[in-house]
Amino acid sequence: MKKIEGKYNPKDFEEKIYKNWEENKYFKPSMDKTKPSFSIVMPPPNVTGKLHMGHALDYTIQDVIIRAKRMQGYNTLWLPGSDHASIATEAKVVQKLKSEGHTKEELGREKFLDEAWDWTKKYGGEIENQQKRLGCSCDWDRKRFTLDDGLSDAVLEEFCNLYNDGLIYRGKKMINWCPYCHSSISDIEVEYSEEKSHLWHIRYQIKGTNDYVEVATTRPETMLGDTAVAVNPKDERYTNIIGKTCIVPIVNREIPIIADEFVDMDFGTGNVKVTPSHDPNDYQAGLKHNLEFIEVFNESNIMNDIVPEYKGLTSEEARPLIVEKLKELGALVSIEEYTHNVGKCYRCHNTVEPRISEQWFVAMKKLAEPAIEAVRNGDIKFVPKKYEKTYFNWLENIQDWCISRQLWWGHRIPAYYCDECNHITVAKENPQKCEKCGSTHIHQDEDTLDTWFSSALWPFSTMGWPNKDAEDYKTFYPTNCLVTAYDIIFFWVARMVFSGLYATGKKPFSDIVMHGLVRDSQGRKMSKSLGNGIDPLEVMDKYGTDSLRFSVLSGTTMGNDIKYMPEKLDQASNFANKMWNAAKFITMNSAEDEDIIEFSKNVKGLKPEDKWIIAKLNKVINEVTENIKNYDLGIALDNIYTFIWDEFCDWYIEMSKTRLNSDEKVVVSYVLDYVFRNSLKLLHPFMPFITEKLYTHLVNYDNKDIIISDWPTALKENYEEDMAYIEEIKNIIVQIRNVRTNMNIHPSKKVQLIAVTENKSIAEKIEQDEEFIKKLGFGSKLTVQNNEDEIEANAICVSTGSLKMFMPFSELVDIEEEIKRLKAEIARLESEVERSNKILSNQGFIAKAPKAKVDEEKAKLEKYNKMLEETKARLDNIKA
RNA sequence: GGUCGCUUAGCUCAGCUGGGAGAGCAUCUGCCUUACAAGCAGAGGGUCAUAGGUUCGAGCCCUAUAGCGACCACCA
Repeated sequence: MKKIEGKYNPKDFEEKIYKNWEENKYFKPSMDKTKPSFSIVMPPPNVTGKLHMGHALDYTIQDVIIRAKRMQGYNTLWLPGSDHASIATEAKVVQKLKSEGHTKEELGREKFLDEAWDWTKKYGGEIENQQKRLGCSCDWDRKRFTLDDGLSDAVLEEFCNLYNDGLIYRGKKMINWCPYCHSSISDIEVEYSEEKSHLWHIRYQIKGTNDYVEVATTRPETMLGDTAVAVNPKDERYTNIIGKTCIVPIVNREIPIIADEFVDMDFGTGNVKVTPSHDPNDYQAGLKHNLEFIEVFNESNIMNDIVPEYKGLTSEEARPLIVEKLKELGALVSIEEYTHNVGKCYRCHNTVEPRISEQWFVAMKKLAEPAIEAVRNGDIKFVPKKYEKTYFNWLENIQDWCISRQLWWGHRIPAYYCDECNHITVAKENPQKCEKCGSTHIHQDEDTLDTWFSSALWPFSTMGWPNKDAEDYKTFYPTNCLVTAYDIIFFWVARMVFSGLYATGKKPFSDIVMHGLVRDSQGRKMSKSLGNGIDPLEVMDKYGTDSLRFSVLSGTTMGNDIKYMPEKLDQASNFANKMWNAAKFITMNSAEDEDIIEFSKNVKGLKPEDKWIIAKLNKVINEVTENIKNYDLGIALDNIYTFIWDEFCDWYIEMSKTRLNSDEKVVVSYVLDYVFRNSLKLLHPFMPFITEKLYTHLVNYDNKDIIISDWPTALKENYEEDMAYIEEIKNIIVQIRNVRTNMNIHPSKKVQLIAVTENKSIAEKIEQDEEFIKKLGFGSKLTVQNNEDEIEANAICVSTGSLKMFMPFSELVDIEEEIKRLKAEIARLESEVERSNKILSNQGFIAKAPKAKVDEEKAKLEKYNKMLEETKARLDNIKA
């Protein structure tokens, strides 16, 4: 073993170790055909993104899974990459141009794209280094970008296939328009937030009468585009006016009063003004009732010339003027305080306008069905299961997906319009002429595709699809699991599922592992505007990567949000420090490697404590393996943490100390190394750096790094008897400590220990374990006997029921204190007896509970009764 | 309006198919016991939101209520 020296300081080795892993190409799949493969595609971050806590959690989970699988012998691939993030990136480039006094239109498409590529190259890729810092064991040689040739090819293929199957169409519809991004966005890209505003009540005169209809609106400026007023046909108040017409003030337009079910009789006045060009409901009504569509403002929210005096104003600017005008005309009835939901663009947070526009859509109904079925029949599994409801709910009510964006940075839509016959030719390769009339006067659609269109193909486009013979595609697709946060189930997860099923005929992944969001210590979402974001890089600088990884997983449940708790970082680095020191102890005190290796070939002479810790190790191996398999990473981490700290360090190492200076040195060294090395392996997926560092200091059996070492397997040996024995000894030792603490006995004060048991096997074991029992039990000497005849009457006694330990303190003891202790003990035992009696006297329990449970309870009753009697006797003795 | 979730120690959270409430931090006490004071040994602290129900037995299953949160839809 190589001695560990100095103090735990992650900076000393984390970076070095990562470099070593990379140089040795450990992250690359073995491509060993005899082994099962296991693959994960990394959710691609924005190419110019920076690592935040959400990433740290997401990548840590994936890395844990992939590292465990790698050690378990799979042909393992974790494929990294990044996303071109069309809206976000384009907005930044536009902003940059603006600061230089230019617009993208001035530059033209080609030069703009050059700028965008420059930008991506300049600011992109930073996140890769940060992912490396986090320890991500991805195959960097396979890194992909959504605008790569290969991926762009996949996008074209998918688009054309969908189009040819009639699942992509171009149509004029009301879509969500972001006036700031100057693009359409899809329904799910709109985020609603409550805003305080007003409800303006306006009256329209019914033509030919002195009556009015009163309507209410949150957007008075849209009245200029009103082409009807609607009432509910069941509303008896208004049946008499249906079919009449009324006059829109200011523009003096005569519009019909129509009847439609969509009107809520109970809201407001029960009359609705209908503006088909600027409201989704009104749009539907407009189509249904064949109304006129009048646009009031353009795609930049600028008023047109319906009323010349408002021309050129933004809708916000025009609003007060229009309200003022209505007041003047006596058409404004009242203004009411009102809070309503306003749609905002999820990228730029500006108010989204509903707008009629010609766009490309994916017809969703047919695609959604198999995607629903794949989850319904268990082919694809959500972890945790609760998220499948969110998924179903969305897909079952899905609307067609608007995929065209009025942006340049992205995949340009492969549709070519014929200038002569207007036919649309959709083709992967640039067509030279219109496929219908043969005209060479064709031009490509100016728009690009929604970023999520390409992301949806990520699990297979990165593997070489549409080339079905690509090695990676054949080997690693479908992937095994997808790890991501629940907030992109709609944006990404669902779309990958239906795109995967459609394009490849296979599910893109089997398990969907959903994690929560990382929140600040007050439970708020981390955000730039709040300034409450925690920079994982700073955390890693201060505590090291392992601690960061530990802190986002320990004590968490998959799918639940995580509050960022800095205290966990202390816990983590304390744990790392603990292991560091354990390794220091082991490497300092162990026998020579050759002797240990020799011994390992024929292991013999293990003592109960050795078997005990090995049995405990076996148990934790099974638990951790199972929990990782089920994605219960928080529990798995807790299993290994507790094992290393509470069982291995606090008990086994302590027990081993006296033996390391005896002729048992080699045996103990072997067990220390064996247990610790396997513990490190179990922990490695979670805390890769310190485990790798310490592993290299242990006995060098095969010169392998831990990252590619074999996952531990539990030994089959049955050590139950020795397990039970050691548990008894631990119990006795804990009681001794308790007694001594209660009596304020200084640790330096040792006392004789007399063990009493009738069990010969236990007696023998105790004799063998004399040294460590003495040490941990503060004994001056230890003897074993089968009766308590010659023990002085007021010796303190602790007992497990079958094993007693006497401590003749004589003058040292505070008799009152001991009487108090015995009384408390009696009370405890009495309540135990009472409890058992109560349970056992319940006929229902005897009749219906499993027999093992009943027997267990009977055994307890017997044991506690016996202990109770003995304790009472001792109390009487002492009093006498 | 609909859906889902949460409510467990002072704080942050675990708690697997129902069978004696756990961790970390914080608090208190005693220890520099030669791996570790970033530590060791102990202690205190919980009608598991409330009310019913199912069961021999409920933190866990069912119903209702309250509080909190998220998501979806959206009425001008």
